[in-house]
Amino acid sequence: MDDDQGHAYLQIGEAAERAKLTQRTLRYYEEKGLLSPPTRMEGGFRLYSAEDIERIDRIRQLKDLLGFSLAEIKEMIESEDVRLQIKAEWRSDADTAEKAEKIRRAREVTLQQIALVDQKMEKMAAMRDSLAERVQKYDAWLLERSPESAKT
Amino acid sequence: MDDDQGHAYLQIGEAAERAKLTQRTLRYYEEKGLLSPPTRMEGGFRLYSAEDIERIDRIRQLKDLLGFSLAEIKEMIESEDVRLQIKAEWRSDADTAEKAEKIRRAREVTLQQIALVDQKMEKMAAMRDSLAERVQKYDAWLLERSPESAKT
DNA sequence: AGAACGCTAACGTTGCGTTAGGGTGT
DNA sequence: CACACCCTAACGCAACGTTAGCGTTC
Repeated sequence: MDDDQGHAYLQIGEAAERAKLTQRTLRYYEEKGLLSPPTRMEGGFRLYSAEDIERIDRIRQLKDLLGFSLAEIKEMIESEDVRLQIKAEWRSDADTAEKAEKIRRAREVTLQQIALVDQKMEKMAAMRDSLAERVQKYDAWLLERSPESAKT
Repeated sequence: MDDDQGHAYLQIGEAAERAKLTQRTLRYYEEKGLLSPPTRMEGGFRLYSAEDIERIDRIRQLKDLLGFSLAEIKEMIESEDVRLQIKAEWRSDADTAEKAEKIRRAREVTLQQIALVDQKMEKMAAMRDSLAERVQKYDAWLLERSPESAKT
């Protein structure tokens, strides 16, 4: 029991496994500027923080579920980063107006993402229905022409 | 009023427009064997039938909504084609058992697609929720620190 | 010290986008 | 014959997959 329990940083292997992506993909995202260069060990091994993992997961969601390109995702994540910037950057409350404007833009982006999610879900529901219909037709065929239907 | 009303065949331009794909994509799918070579005019122009259009649309659904690769889609469509083959091919009812087996496989494939649709919809619902939460946070920030919130 | 893991090129693949150069339809 | 539409290469690009050759961690 002499190990740092719950090691807060992950090497690329575990990080990739958790995010269901490959190591290559993580390095590629870093190369393209979607991921800020993670901290490294002395030997050069990448170490991903919990925030990094979250960010990676959001990227995957935007890509897999909504189908955005990496370029689009990069823009979205940048406007999203405003929150983090503001949290970190208490450098006086001087330009509150600017910050508010950025927040409003981030809000807009998020609302559009919600709208897209809704559209996609409608399409998927429709697809589900037609697939279910298709199964009905198969079942009908099997019942009508083949009496060994005690399967699956 | 001397034109063949409701021209049953579409040239590639209209076909692409209806399917929300490009002409290049349709030719590519044909090249990759996802679409059987459509009939042509004397000059070589492709003519797509209503069935072709349906098939194209199914390919797009499987790709855009479920994220399958073209290779996977090709397999699925092939097992799906059994229905059409059987409809066309009344060449005696000899091998009903074989046909039944193929139908059962097509049924299985369809059931798995339904399962995938359900999984994806769950994930999208979860994403929708977290996006909505995010909007709440933006709103809270704006209300607290900036009183010009009579927007959008 | 060796198995497991990571690193950087660098080339290969998928799924199209985009001209280029020329034929077809009305 | 003009104009929109189609054809086939052929090259380009995004988003990774896949070795290859070599260092790091435990």
